[in-house]
Amino acid sequence: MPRTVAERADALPALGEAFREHGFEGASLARIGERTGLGKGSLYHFFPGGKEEMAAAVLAEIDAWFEANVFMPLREDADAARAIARMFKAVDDYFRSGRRVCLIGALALNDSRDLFARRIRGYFAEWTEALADALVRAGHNRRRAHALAEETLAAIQGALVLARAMHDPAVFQRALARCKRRLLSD
Amino acid sequence: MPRTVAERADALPALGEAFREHGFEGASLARIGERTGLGKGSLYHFFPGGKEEMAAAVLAEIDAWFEANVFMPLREDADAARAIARMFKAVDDYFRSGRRVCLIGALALNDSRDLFARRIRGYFAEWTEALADALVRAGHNRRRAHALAEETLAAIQGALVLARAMHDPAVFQRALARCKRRLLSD
DNA sequence: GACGGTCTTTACCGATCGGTACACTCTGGG
DNA sequence: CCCAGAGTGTACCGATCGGTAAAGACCGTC
Repeated sequence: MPRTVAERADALPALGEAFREHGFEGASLARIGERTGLGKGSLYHFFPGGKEEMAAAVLAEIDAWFEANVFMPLREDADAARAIARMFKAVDDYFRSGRRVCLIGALALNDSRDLFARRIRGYFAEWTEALADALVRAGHNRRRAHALAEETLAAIQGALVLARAMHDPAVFQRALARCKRRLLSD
Repeated sequence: MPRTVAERADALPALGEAFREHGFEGASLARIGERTGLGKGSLYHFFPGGKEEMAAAVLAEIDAWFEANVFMPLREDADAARAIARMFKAVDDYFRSGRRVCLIGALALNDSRDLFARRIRGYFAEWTEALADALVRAGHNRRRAHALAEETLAAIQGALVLARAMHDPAVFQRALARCKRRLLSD
């Protein structure tokens, strides 16, 4: 039979959407197969570890994306304000202006939290640290920078929940604007 | 055989915890049976509609609790500041200072969101409206009151996600303190 | 002390679950 | 041209899924 995907990485986006929509337990292999267009044979060829390896691969990809597009700039850009502005832009893009949900946040809430606990915690810890670093370079003391970073991350995650609950992406956009103003205006 | 529960309402707390831990799809009847101490027969006697009716009953109970302990005081207490302070106390109690997750928020994120969409949206909409009402009575204009209410709810939901992800309830407590200060200090 | 309604237990149903096995089709390299 | 290995479709496994049926145990009432 002809190959349709060829690279395991090509399946990750569809895989991610499947887990986003149904959660880890709710994403059955049948649904995953539909979403990705891959049969069980192919899925288990690329991910011999089964669903758990699929989810782990998706989480790793998300982690890498944020590392490259968000955390690294926050830590290393000489212009801290620019790095923070870029973070908001990247976040708005990634979450499709509030129409997309945070898979890592969703996994943190229910079931599978223990399976991926380390990665989930690492993601948020790294983000908090990186943003706090930038805020220190922007002139805040460490204590205040850390509080602001934590507040910002919570506001983003909460806005994603609310936007989804209300079926209103504007909730997310307003929240992003508020956070941006708070971090960049003083 | 002797009755162990007698009232369907007696099973709701355990039912709620089961859904909180595993989500709607992840909470199998076997796990629900363990948690509640009820066999399938009893469960289907109390909830002929199956899992969906169980979850709906839990959501209704949560709704009623917030209506009585949070929304109503926010709308009707003559002392708006006192009502808001009570809201934070009630929220801290309800979410066990960050050790418990918001079932409604968790359901909003994945799978079953469509099944309970109306109730989920209603819960957050009512909360936002009630808090905005209190803020208006506390001296803010409607526009600002609504923005503050939305920001506060998002901060609470996001803090629950973060606290769970980091395994650190203190994240939630710090967020509550920040919100309280922001709403009550001016 | 028989009775009717309220629970509970138990056995069972078809469907689907995650996962395995294997034969098969391709493709690129020699 | 052939062959090894990558990728795929299909059939199948035991376990578990949500849900049903019915018989039995308990209770208050008369």
